[in-house]
Amino acid sequence: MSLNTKQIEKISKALGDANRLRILQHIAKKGGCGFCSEIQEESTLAQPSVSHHLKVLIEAGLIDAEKEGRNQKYTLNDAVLKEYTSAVTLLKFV
Amino acid sequence: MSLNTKQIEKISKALGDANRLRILQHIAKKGGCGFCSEIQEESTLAQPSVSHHLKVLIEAGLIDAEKEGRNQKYTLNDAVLKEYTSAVTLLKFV
DNA sequence: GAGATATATTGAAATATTTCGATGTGTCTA
DNA sequence: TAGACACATCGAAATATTTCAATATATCTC
Repeated sequence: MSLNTKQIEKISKALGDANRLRILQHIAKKGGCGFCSEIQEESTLAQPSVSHHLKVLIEAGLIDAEKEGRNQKYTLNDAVLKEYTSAVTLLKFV
Repeated sequence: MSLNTKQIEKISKALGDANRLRILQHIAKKGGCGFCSEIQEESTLAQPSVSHHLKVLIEAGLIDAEKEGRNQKYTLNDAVLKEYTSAVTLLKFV
């Protein structure tokens, strides 16, 4: 499964924000899996803003969300990230 | 020389537009080096818009500009592109 | 030097994104 | 089941980006 231009654009946009980069870094540091509450603690943003950024990352396919009771668990989607970087490196997509 | 968060953000933003992705692809296809007039021909955008997108790519460091008479030559900056993709793959930057 | 050509800049309108307070929804605990 | 907790959604304001017509600048040709 390879990414098309629209998807590359969407992922790039998702990566084009310092808050979202920090969120991804946090999840990566936690071994590819983090909780919403942790992310909010590390952030200076209000709760709805964090929620918005997480949604952008989900819609780009960079993270997956899973419910655990009343908490939300986020998992890094390594496959998408790798496909993105290799497509961008070669600038090969349609 | 490794990229910091601000630079990753800027490069991601530059990549977050289908027109600019097409421009980069065009330059890559031409062996890493393309002219403004070619880029305009391939594009449906007006001339100032193309000029704007090229500027965004230059400011992100993804391409370099060089004057050749009254034409403008753009060269892909492979080093920056590679640093970007490897930083993003590992999510390692400060 | 005058006119043509290639590209950049300016300024303004249209559109998209970011942010947050208020509020909604689902889940847990007592 | 009532209240607390975690998170999502809505709606609006602030800000940023995209786009283009008009215009400026630099270079080439005659």
